[in-house]
Amino acid sequence: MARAATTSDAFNAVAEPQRRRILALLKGRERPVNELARALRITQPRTSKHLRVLREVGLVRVRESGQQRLYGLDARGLQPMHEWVIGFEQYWNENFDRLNEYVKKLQQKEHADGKRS
Amino acid sequence: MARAATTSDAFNAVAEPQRRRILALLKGRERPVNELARALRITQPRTSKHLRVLREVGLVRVRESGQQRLYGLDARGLQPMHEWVIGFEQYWNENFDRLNEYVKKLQQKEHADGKRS
DNA sequence: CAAATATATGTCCATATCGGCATATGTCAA
DNA sequence: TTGACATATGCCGATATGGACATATATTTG
Repeated sequence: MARAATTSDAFNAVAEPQRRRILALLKGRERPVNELARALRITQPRTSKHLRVLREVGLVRVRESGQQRLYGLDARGLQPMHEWVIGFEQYWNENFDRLNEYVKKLQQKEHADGKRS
Repeated sequence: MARAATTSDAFNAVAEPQRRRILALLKGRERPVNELARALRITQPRTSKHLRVLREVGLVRVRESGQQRLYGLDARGLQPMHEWVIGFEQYWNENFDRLNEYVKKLQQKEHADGKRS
């Protein structure tokens, strides 16, 4: 084994800048492959391959429409990432010691009930 | 060019499962390399290399302590990821049309002021 | 059916990993 | 200084990846 397959989870799929750009372009509306390729200024084959990865991890879904295939965003697959990151939120507020104090004060306030400020 | 260097940004650094495990272990307290290696059940060299990547993208910092080096979490580097993901939050609630309606209702409520439930 | 258009795939290349192992470097203790 | 312990690196092998190019597949049109 060399490295986890990129195709295995959202974390890897999204580690690729181009794929992030694709997802961004799909916010709100569906788009055909060529349109994405043009927007990203990369070749169509490359675009198709990135889309394939995104499809395999379930971040996008395809819909046939005549001779084109419309790709749409399926952001549900990003929830795990969201939850994972959220798990670190308290730590990037650098001094969460101060945060704890703040919480304690709030609790005391609730009990004692003081004036406004 | 083959692929973006893993060492370039948090997205890539965090795409590696082992590195995510390391970050999780560093929540709250610092730890020396060997302790991490044991906890993860991977070799010390491997652990050092993952730590190096994490260090290079700024997700951990080191502190010398006698003959050991204590690694600590520096979650600030995860904020960009958090913001990126948040940008998709409205889309994974599948029909955010309904969400919009909900928001509108809340606003109306604020004006009209209704009963509890 | 043939031509045009839209996509998906296969192949080749260069490179970046991940992992293991041996070893260099650095620190502390006797 | 020597030895024990902690950690960082270098090198090798196997593999996955991104990109380019050619081409297969599918759909619409004439």
